[in-house]
Amino acid sequence: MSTLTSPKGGSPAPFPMEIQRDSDQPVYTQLADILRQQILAGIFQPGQKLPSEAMLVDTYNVSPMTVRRAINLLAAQGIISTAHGRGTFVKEVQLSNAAFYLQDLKELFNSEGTTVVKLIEARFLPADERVSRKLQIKPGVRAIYIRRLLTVEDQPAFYHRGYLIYDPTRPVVESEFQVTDLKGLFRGSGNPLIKSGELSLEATVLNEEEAGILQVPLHTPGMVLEHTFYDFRDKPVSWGWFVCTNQHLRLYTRVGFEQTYGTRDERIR
Amino acid sequence: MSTLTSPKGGSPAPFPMEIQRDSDQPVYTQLADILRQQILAGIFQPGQKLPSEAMLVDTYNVSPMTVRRAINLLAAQGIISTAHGRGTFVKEVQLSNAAFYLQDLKELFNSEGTTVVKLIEARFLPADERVSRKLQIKPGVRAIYIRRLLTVEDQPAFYHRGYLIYDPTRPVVESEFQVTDLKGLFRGSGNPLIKSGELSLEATVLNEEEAGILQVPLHTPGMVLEHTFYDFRDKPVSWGWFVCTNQHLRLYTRVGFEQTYGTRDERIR
DNA sequence: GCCGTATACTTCCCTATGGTACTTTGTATC
DNA sequence: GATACAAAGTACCATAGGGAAGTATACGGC
Repeated sequence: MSTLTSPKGGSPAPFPMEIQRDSDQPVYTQLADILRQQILAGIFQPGQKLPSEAMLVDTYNVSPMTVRRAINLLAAQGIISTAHGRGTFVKEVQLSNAAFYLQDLKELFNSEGTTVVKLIEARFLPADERVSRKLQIKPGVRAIYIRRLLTVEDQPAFYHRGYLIYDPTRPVVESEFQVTDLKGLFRGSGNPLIKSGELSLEATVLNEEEAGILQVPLHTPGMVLEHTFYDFRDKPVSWGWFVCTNQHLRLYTRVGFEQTYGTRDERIR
Repeated sequence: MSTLTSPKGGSPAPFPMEIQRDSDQPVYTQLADILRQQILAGIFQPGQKLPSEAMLVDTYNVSPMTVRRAINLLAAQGIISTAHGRGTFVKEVQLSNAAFYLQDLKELFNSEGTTVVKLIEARFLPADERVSRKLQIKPGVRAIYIRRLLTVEDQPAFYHRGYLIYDPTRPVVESEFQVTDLKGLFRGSGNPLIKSGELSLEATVLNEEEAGILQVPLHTPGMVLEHTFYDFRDKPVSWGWFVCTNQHLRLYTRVGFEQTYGTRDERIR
């Protein structure tokens, strides 16, 4: 019956405030959009209670299940929170639930052609105490030590060093070192499937070697991204770290209520 | 009928492989757990196709809607992906969908007593070019400049500098500077509700002032967390940045298939 | 005035069913 | 042999309804 936009049509972003049954967008996302929009507009403010599900069922003439899906979607997006038996409430913005995504790296590797992985060095190396601990192999057992330089448009961007598990029962294929995709970077010999991985990110100052390879001044501030990957038997397959300057890795994110979300459930974040 | 664990009961973590109707855990999370467990065990490997939804309905004797919820849950967790008309598939581990959470900061602020916010300085300051741009006010307009030190167990941890919008129509209350909680940190005078914020994180090297306040050597590597917050009219209310050493801020995360997840939908991550 | 109980309201779960739209595959036609 | 069409299989959507369990509120008895 009513929309937020003026009937004259002078508004820049017309937003329907009722369910459109002939739309190709699902009803539950439409409802979620409507509620989000109302929160955005300040109609429902943080801490306040939203209409009950039964109420929403009545006002929008949809089934309870559809309302639930919309509520769940918004809850998963961190916009609202539900309390069993009490009601649904608008969440307050919290700095702590901010998250930084490594999407930059993905874009880096997806841009075909511009990003090149150059192999600097690859050789067998008996595991010292540190490597044996990280890769869970006995000290002295041979591992593959590998150094790579990732360049973006011929500019050095990431310096990667790592140790890969060497499987003596399988021959090391030349192509294993010539990987240009992300997933291949972390597999040892035998190319096991990776089940999980641990990552940590901390600040650093580039030492002489790193600064030389990345062609930046000594003591340039940078980040170290350390990684350990495990196969499906939970055995480590690789351990290593990327070094880069913040010219190529600056993490960026947003918190709070966003305007644009995907229509699909998975599009959380 | 059958479980993954041996009937003798020697397994350390018995995991039921069928739906238990008398359990307090919802059916759809049980089903999701079962499927995740099978993926974890390598029964369904990355790239492979999962049984169709109709098939799961038959084998587990649950309704299609319940299967859908389980599938959606796993998809939201990034474990599987669905393709309309083709099927659902186990996803490969991708480094790019790793996310670093600022949970550390949250725990920092939740630990009452141990974390103290000390006010170093607070005064009015006419906006220069940079501040006027960030806060979207005219140059020369007075803003509140504020410097704070966050200590953890009497040790300096975070050095915060920022500019807050000053609302001349409202008096500045003394208590606004004495805030010790996170949300209060970023509000200007008039305490508007915050709708959204932008954050960025990059590496730095501590300068003389920062190193002195945080009591670390000069040129210590550190992180800068810059933030801008907006109110419900999308006007900036604050802009500032935290500086800290990686002793207090080391981001850590995991990628891939995890064992433990919360039972609730919201527990994505 | 205080405590236990009943009641209403709330979120949350699951079922059963029907339908839509996309994708692959098999089949008949040309 | 290639193309058009039909059919099967698939993920998705929405409905209507019944029920369980938590929470606040009103009411009675003491």
